[in-house]
Amino acid sequence: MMSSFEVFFDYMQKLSGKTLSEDDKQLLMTHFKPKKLRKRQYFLQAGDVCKYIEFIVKGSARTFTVDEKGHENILKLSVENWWLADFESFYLLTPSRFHIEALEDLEVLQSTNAQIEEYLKAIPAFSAMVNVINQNNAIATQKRMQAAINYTAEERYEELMSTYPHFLQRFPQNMVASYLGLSPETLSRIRKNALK
Amino acid sequence: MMSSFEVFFDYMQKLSGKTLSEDDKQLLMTHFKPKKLRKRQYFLQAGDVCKYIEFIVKGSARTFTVDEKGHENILKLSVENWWLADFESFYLLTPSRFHIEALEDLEVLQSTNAQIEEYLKAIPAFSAMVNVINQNNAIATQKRMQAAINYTAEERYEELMSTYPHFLQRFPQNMVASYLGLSPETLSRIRKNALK
DNA sequence: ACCCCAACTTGATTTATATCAAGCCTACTT
DNA sequence: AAGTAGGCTTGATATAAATCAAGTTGGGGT
Repeated sequence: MMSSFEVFFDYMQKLSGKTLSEDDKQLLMTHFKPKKLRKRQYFLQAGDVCKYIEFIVKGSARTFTVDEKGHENILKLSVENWWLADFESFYLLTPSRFHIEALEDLEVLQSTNAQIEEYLKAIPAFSAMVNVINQNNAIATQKRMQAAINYTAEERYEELMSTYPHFLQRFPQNMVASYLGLSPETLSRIRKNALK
Repeated sequence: MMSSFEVFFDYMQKLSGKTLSEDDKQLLMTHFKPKKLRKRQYFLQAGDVCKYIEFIVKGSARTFTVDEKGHENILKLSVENWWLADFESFYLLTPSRFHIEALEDLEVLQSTNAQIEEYLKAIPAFSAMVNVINQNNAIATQKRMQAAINYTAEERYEELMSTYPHFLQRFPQNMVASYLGLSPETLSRIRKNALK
């Protein structure tokens, strides 16, 4: 069984293609705080400033809004080896419009913006990792953006099935529907049709 | 009248909060190539690999796909001080699914991925600039993503009016409609209603 | 073991938006 | 100056997806 930090170091070295020295690791361990959350616990409430960013070691979470009608809209579903934050609030220190909630028991490593800045300067593997993440992000959001604007419900579903097939096993169908911007009924019908 | 490079240096220093040395400037000028394109000219054709990234000094462009029915879907409208590329193709060197076309006469500074990597290492202001861009990007795409999934046509229009009000003066209405993921007729009707 | 709630399905109806179609205006082209 | 094409509007109709409304199922808590 790997510790949270072992998982994190492993991830960082693989993604960045660089090695972490013992000093690097010590530095990371002094400021990244391991946290555990139970299913249903909230990381962030709408209205609060998102002061922390978390690396997910184990478990999953959702980022969502609640509109005037009490409708929940899921913007993001996050799993292992992803980063968790409302970036708008995190970078600008404005009150968040989002809630972030654990969907499964969650183990994370938590840091602050100021500490991230320090790591960027001090640890080459860290800043290389961030560059790769930003690249991946640019690619992924460009794709999802196009899907959201131009694709039909069915095409968005197919796209999700090919990109993150495990999402549908792992999360309740109504949450996946919300993530796709669909009503639960519509997703149910699409899946029924897709069985052929 | 500022030269392309003056505009670029100015932008980079403002955004990064750092100063460019004369050496930095020389280095940037040796590898960023000034290019001019006339209205309607293509930067990138779907099927080609996007080998270059461009900083827009003057003018505008659109990034779009053409679907089976010959329908054009605009993913991005880009103006001065923005960067232009299909990032998926640019980073992964895969054939692009997009066309990129000048909407107005265009002046850009062009570079390659390999040179960008060099600049990131060699020029502190450059890498600080990229960090700020990535932050802004994360914020903007998070917003636009939520709008695309959760908002009605009218709300998306209002959002655009408050974020980029000049888009509607600058671009033909049918292109703005496509950018919003709407038919030209729907946008026309929304605007009519919004006049009250 | 039972109950109960939450998740999912299925059908009927409504609503938002696309599509089809026609006409109008304005700016180029010749 | 007339002709024409592209962009915009407006109206009628079609369609995708939401909403409303039951009914079914399955798993967790007591």
